[in-house]
Amino acid sequence: MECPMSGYDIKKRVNSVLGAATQASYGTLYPTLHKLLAEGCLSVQEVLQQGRPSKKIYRITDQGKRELSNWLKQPAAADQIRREFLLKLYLARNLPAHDVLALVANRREETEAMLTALQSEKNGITDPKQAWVMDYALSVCQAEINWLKKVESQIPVAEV
Amino acid sequence: MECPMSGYDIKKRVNSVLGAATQASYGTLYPTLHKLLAEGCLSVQEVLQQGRPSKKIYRITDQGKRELSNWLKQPAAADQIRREFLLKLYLARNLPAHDVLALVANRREETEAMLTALQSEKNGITDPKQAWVMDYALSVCQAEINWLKKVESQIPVAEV
DNA sequence: GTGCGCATGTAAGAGGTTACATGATTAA
DNA sequence: TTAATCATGTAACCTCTTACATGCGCAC
Repeated sequence: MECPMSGYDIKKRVNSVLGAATQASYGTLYPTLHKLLAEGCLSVQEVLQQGRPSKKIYRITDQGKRELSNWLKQPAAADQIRREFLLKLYLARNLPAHDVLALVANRREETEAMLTALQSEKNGITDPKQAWVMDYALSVCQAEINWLKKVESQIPVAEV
Repeated sequence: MECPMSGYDIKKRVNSVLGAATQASYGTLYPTLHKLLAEGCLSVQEVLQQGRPSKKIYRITDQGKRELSNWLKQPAAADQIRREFLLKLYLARNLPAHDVLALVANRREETEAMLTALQSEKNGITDPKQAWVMDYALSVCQAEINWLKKVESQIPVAEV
């Protein structure tokens, strides 16, 4: 919908700005592209390049736009989520407090690094829909950092 | 780890306080319980009840605790996420602005309802690890609401 | 008397990831 | 020379959801 793209391009786009919404691997991406092409939702144009593999540029057809529009009108499915870190924290019931603290502090550092990465990535963005998605990722990231700090402060650190 | 439970109990627990971390369906839950039992990580005790189906109470064994502890020590896998709403918002490129606004406003109402539900659910909780998970869900929820309000304010509403 | 809560489970299928295969160019 | 980027694709596998099957008690 955004613009004609190859499978490779789509994966890059999804793994960068759309990372907060979903992820894509070639194992799903290419077969899906083939299927949508067979259904008439996409058209292809092969582009030969020098010094590089040729690429297949996919473009959405009018039928594709109609079906996308139909899909957009239907209510979105509930978010599907698996946060292994949260699960581990919950299950860490007989772990010594300082191990739990290490777990949480480590997660905070990772999340802070991700926040920085997202902020620098947001700089290059002008498209408003892309900016919205980035803002979403940023605010969720920031909320998690605040929560992690609060959790850290609540872990009882015993003096030996 | 928390306490001995039946599969039915685990599902309720996961679907309430652990909803922000993962979800469970019987189709995965029961076979997994059988597998862990066969591996020696769990023990069972069947409890007959009057007027109700008998239940199987599973209890973690020492071996189970050792394996859980091993798993806890390994770094958590990255969060896996599928947010269909975010995807739809991103793809809603040729939708009229007022339709986009309706989409976003509707999502905000849903999220506000979820926040209220989470808040009332948090009242009954005394276990600190449960409280942490609930706090996580609450702050992410609140962050999303703030973001949705910001997005709403950025949608250009044309006067007819 | 209808539906919900309790409580167990299975089978089919949908959906996804990982690992593999190929191969040229370019930057460290 | 080693690794990353570009670019396509398949096959095996794992995992999870959905739908079904069963059946009692209780509240509306």
